[in-house]
Amino acid sequence: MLNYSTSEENYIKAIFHLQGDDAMVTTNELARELKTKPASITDMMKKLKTKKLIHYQPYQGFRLSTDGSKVALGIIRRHRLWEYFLSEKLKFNWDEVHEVAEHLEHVSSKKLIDKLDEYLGFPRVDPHGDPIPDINGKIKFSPQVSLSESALNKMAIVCHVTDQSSEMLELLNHKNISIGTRLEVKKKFEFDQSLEV
Amino acid sequence: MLNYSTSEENYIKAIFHLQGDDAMVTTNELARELKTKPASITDMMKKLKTKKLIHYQPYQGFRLSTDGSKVALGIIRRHRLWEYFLSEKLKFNWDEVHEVAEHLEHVSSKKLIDKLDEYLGFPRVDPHGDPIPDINGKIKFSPQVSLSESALNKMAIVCHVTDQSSEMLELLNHKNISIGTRLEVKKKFEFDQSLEV
DNA sequence: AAATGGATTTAGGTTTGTCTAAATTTATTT
DNA sequence: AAATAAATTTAGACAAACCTAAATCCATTT
Repeated sequence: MLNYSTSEENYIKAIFHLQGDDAMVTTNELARELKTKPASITDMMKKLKTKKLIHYQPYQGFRLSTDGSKVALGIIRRHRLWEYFLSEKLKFNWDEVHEVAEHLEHVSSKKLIDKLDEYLGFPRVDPHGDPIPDINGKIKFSPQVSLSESALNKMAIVCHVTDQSSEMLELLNHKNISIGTRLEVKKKFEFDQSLEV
Repeated sequence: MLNYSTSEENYIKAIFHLQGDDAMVTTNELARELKTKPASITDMMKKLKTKKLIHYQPYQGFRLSTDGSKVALGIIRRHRLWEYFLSEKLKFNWDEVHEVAEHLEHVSSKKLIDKLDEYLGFPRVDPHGDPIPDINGKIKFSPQVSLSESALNKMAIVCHVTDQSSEMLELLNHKNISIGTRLEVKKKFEFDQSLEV
């Protein structure tokens, strides 16, 4: 497995997160996500194309190739294992792990990550409830229901938090809601989509 | 505390290791150490001088300033804590930790390192027996005698290995010599400086 | 079908960290 | 003290990753 620069890895990861099951990712979308200018995206897309990590036709958008997806899953595996380590072992707050993991994820020693995985006991999900790819890049999904779609007055266990803005994470922290918390949707307010739980 | 690039950090660390208590470090020495060309050294020395991390007069060599030494001790603290972690927790072989730590040391979150330190139980020395600077950058030295200067037939405990080439580390591994091993110098061969222990 | 406007790419510039080759300084040797 | 050799610095180039501003493409709208 070849090594990629921190920059390349950040682009690959961002494409992975933006591309759904079918949609193309556009230059502007990616520029917004990475807080760079569209021209920088085009430069990097040319490079990633020559490395066969993406499919890309000028003006048409892009998607990760099979190779690109493998690389992305490797990065995500590293990121989430470090998040788990920071949270579980170093007792970082739930809402602080992401930023540090952003840096640790680029240390790309396979042996390091596989031994870390073993040390942590092969965790399935990170502190946000996101699944951690295994040593072969396989992800195990478990069925999830979004809280706003959950039936009224039915118990549910929080297993995932989508919005990772520090505002949201702080709010949840304040309300003592974390992965594993049992909740029940009491009331839905249509006018602002807020919920009482 | 400001942040420095990986490159800057590697230069600072190398100067720290090369400068003894009094001697100046020369351009060629540093180039050899970092496997770069002398011209690159001069470029970086100019930059580190404007950042007040080194004392430097063209053609006269350089030394770390007080600020530079603080930065160096911070990097060394990170490096050695990671080495300890890799060896103690992830069960890396003694001779494999250095390379991975070279990368981890550049992740410069103070909170990360201080929490790691706490998690590890505030270790005093890394797997090579080198002292780990504490949270304030202070190093505790313990008195040491080099094996070749040790008296004949006197018991000694290995607490430090100076030569960190992979050849030497593999040799020691093979002979089952590591930090904490009790040794006795049986015989000294003058013709090639080798020892029977 | 032409025109408009937004998205995208191209062209050319900047910074960081490297290099080679040439110039310069310092140290040594006669 | 002059000559030479070695170390060091300067000058100029290059790649990576970014930028701004100017073209270009494409999807509409009229």
